[in-house]
Amino acid sequence: MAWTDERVETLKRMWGEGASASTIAKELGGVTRNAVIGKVHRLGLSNRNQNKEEEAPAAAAAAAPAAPEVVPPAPEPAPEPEAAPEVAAAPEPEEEDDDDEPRTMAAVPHGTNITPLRKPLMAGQPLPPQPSANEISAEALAKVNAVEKTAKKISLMELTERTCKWPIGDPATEKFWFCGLPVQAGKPYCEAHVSVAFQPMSSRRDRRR
DNA sequence: CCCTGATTCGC
DNA sequence: GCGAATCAGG
Repeated sequence: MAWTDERVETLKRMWGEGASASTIAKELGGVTRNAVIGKVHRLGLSNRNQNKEEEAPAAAAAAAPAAPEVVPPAPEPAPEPEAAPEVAAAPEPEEEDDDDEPRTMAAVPHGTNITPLRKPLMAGQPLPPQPSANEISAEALAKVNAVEKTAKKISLMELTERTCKWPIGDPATEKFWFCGLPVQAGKPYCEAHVSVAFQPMSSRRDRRR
């Protein structure tokens, strides 16, 4: 398989969207993730963290590089499905998964029936992949609902390092189990639950006080 | 063991 | 330029 213009374009787009090399490789077909990674490097878009130059820290240290953080317009008042916040039974095996990146846990309890968000479905309009919303996407929630139906419903004892540890149901009742689907990377949850459990990046910066 | 990207180096 | 093999990490 050759890197045609079209394929390169797909590669660029997906990589820009944050897709992993293996995912892109599967999408393209005929190439391995190594090929994708190699191409990514050759294209010079390895990571978006390209330090232009190593500057001496002594010079203009005070030159604060104004964060190019484009504040996404968040007109939605964050429909927070409130529910039993007292269940603090965080399933934590003996594994200490220390995350370095500052992520924030979403305030979405498990097992709660998610309030269906408004989904402006426009017929015939394949909404383009627009990564904007910093709140939990309706798709993610819908996915979780679907996942929890098809979850493996494993017990606490059946949890392993690569089973989703997302609790479903009420721990105080018999109707309680864990998702059990295969986890993604080093995360404690499957992909669907990861997308709900973690906020992608900057959520809100209310540091005004 | 599963996955991730990064790098090397023969082709 | 390409990508398998390898490396380094979660």
